[in-house]
Amino acid sequence: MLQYERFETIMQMLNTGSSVRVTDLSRALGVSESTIRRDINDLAAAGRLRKVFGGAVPLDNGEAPADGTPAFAGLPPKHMVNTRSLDLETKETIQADEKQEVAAKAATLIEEGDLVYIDAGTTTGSMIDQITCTGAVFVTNGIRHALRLADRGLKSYLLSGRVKASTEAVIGHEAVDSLGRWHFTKSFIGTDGIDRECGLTTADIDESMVKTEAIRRSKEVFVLADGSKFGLVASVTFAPLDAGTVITDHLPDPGYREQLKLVEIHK
Amino acid sequence: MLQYERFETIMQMLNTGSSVRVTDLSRALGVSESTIRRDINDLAAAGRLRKVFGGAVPLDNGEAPADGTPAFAGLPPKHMVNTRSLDLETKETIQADEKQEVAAKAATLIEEGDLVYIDAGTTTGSMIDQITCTGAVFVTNGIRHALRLADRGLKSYLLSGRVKASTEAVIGHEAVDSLGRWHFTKSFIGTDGIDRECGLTTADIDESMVKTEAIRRSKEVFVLADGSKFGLVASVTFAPLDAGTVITDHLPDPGYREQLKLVEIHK
DNA sequence: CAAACATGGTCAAAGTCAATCAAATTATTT
DNA sequence: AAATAATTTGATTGACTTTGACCATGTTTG
Repeated sequence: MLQYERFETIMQMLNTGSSVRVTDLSRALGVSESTIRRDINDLAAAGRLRKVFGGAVPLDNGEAPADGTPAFAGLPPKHMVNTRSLDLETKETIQADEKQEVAAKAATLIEEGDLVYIDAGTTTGSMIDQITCTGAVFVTNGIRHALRLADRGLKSYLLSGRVKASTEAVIGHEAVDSLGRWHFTKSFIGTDGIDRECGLTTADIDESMVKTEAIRRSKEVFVLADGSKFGLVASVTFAPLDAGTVITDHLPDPGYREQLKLVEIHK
Repeated sequence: MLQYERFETIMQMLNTGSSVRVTDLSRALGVSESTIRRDINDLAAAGRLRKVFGGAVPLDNGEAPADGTPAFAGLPPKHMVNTRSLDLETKETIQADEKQEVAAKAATLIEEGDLVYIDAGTTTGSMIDQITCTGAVFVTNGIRHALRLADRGLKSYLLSGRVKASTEAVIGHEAVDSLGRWHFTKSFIGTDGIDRECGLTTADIDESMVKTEAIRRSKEVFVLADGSKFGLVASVTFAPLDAGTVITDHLPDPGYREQLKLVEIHK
């Protein structure tokens, strides 16, 4: 195992847990305690962690090191993230600004007393931080979404069902069933593609079932789609074009204007 | 457990409660009273808390509101510990090693073909990383648990219901309802307290309902409890002592041996 | 006052540390 | 391709730190 890999692993363990011990690391990485000690010393010298007797702990946030001390080349970058969730993290940066705008607009539509369904997905996820209305109830199939909603002190419910790791969503027929008791006033749905012929499409059949049912059970439906989604078609159609009001930052083809209920954001 | 972690935990407890006792800390952290005394002395020397006879209080601007907090006025059993208010990260560091051992043992009990329920909680959470059996199906009410299970490529299902932010669990009667379809071969339940009189207890009534129902729907039940849980009583009893097999690292009082189905871990 | 409890000091045992050195690995030169 | 240099690693060492048990002393409570 390369030194760099150990550095990565140690930092990752510190990010997720709150401390690491020399003994545990030695066992976990299959190297001697001497080596772990050296690693911890290096990382501490580079200002990436705090050495304590028996192991190491993450830096207190105020303890951030001066950036001008890159004493050790070959350390993983500071903004290193959990590699496991990299897929989703990467996805979140794609068209981030546009998604943000669309999400911000959508968030303003939530009113006191609403029962809101928020679909799993990155665009709908951005909504959560921008919700100001505290008097609504939220239902979602996005696992991260549920955590963030609850964290913000909003009343939130999660659907049951199979967990899909890559999108961190709850999906499948069980999720559809557990939608059965709800009647939403508003639902906010993400989409992988909007196309004149194929309607609203997504990549996963199990996710599409949940979207379709949520739309069916909702009085008002909003589809969140940044401009890049127009003209794209994914494997499964979950609703026709006119199933809801589309919120977008940019309409590449004016021809859609006649077929869509539309909220366009003008900067 | 690292000294540093104890420091953090003690300060955390002081921030959320108004005082801590040497006896309780010793019990909660699983170290001797000598050690706690030393810790308190160190923290006091560092000017981070105020030492008082029997424990410590925060050194906030307004003088500490002495003993006799109303929460403990109503004659709860002597050893009652209030871990409810601790955030999840702190909770995770308490007795971390012991939990790990208990969790490791529990993980070995899962076999091919099992339908396993994993209760939300930190001890049960440690199980997940140690599960080797890939041929089982997992159901949980722990939101992080579900993500980690799925991340590890294990087939996992999440219950529906209200999301409780502080424990990152799905709870309430809806969660109980969504247990309705399942019949588990094995379930792994965490507990806040094990007491001869009060049985298995937990701090939250809505969490207790879920635990009770999961136990009812399970052929085999395993209760995960590190040694520090014995003799503790939390607000709500969710099952009698003999509801399942208790897995523990250490039995402080041999008297329990006659009342429990027991798996004891010997190092 | 007496019983119960809390405290700090001492000690032995266990755990952790940095320094050192030889073996193994990797990089560079010949 | 072989030889050499540089680096990394694991084992060992003695010094140091932390820990839990014990106990004489001090404090609280009824």
